[in-house]
Amino acid sequence: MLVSDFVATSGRVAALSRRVEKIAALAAILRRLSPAEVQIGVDWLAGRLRQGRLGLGPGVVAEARRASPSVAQPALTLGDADAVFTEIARASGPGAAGARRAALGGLFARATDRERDFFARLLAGELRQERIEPVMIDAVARAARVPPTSLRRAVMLAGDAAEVAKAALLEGALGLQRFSLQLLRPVQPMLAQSADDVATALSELRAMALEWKLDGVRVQAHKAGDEVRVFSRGLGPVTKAVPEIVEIVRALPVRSVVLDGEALTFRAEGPPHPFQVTMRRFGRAHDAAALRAELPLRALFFDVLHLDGEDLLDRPGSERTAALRQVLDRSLRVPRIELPTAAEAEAFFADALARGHEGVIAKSLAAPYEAGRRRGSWLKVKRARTLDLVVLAAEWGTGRRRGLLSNLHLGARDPSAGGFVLLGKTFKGMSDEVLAWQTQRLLELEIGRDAGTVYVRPEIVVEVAFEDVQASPRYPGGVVLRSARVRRYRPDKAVEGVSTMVEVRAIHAGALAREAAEKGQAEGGGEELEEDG
DNA sequence: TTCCGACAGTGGGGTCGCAAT
DNA sequence: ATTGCGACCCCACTATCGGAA
Repeated sequence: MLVSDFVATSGRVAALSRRVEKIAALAAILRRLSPAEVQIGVDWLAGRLRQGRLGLGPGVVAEARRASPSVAQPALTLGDADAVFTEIARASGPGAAGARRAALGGLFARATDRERDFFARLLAGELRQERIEPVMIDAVARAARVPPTSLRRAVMLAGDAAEVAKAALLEGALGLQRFSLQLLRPVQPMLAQSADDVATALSELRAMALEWKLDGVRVQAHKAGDEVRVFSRGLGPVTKAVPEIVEIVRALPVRSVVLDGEALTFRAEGPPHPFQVTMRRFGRAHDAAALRAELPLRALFFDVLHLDGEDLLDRPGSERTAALRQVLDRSLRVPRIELPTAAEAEAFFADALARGHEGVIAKSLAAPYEAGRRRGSWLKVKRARTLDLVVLAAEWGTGRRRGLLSNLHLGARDPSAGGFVLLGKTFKGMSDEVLAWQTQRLLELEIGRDAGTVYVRPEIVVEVAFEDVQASPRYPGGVVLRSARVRRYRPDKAVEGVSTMVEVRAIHAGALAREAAEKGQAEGGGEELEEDG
């Protein structure tokens, strides 16, 4: 198939708004692909390249556009372009950037304008915007004449829609049977929705358990015989970065197992390191041995998806936990209580925070492992802190926020210096209405601007929610807010009432956490609330 | 007809590795 | 050596649309 035909048809699909029409149109394209083109086409339709990310940013693409004129007569096939992408993906070492530029330039020299636009968006990942994946699944099911439900399940287990689509299109329903959970191949992890507080979580789930929410990196560990592989939340391979986890899982007295958990590092005194410290262990190819001694990584697991030949995905949460207890020692499991009373739940939450963790996750005892979905059967509850901060500047938004001042620069008062200290930025929490209002209001207060940023007189106060204060090498005060978002504007509040750096540093020092711990100690006499109901 | 779940869009913070400077 | 960029980790919130109720 010619790229130009493909682009034209997929463009028509994107323009359709009705789901059923999209499905029919996509199915029509899929039927026209030759067996060799199926995987290429399915990936492109989903906005991906089967070669993965190519490391070509918008600058390189723009350069390729300028380097040569486009052609008028389309001649490129899917296979031609795919071969170039493979060549680009293979380039490495010194001079690789030049080779990639040359290869892309060669491709663009043979492409029409529309094809260039398509490639540019494909390389930038922009084609993913079209919410194509769920539609694609239905389209593939239709083109391959297999039931959509069995296709959806296969995609969930394979974690790779293109491969499943290829199997369905070329082999039909029989091809789909391969995609039961496969050892050493990652499954989309189950995700949690947010809940405001523990009481809400309790009322939304009937029979439930609570677990600590740890601030680390999600890991899915597979063991098949002596072979162990570990994957991240995005299904990336992280086996090399986590040797101590590999050793522990390999030594488990089971033939095969798939575990879901969180990996993090701890300080000598007990509490966990901040997330950014744990992240040092997750460089892609670095030598973990050197870091291992000074920054040992621990995994705490909370779920088991497969055990000795049996898939447990569809079993209720309580059964999976029972299986987990069979396999893992307590020190390898995330602390958990089942069927807590309201008071027990609150105490468990407070204890988790006092120990330096993010909060808790409430889990239905009945729910299966819903891979890849963010559903109500897992609810995370975290502590939200707030400060009143002043707006120092704002950046122009992009996309649907073009023409609006979107990203706010937030400052705290610094009484000692007599000014304001930049504490972070946020674009979260504003409705379209607020966005329009703040654009107008901030422009009234403008005192200068540079590329993309409008600086304003520090007069507007905004209540900001955030997760924590973390150390920052970049920010002037040495600290930055993590996950800041606007709660509401405070027109009633004058700048003199803005939170001070003294408060901010107190939070950063963990003073509040220590207070809470001491309080908890005094009230509950709480020793080792380590788990098990 | 209204309600609700899923998801895209909009970027925030960080770390590493790699290539260019 | 330093700098800049891209790939990935973590993150929250709003708007919107199709399907469920």
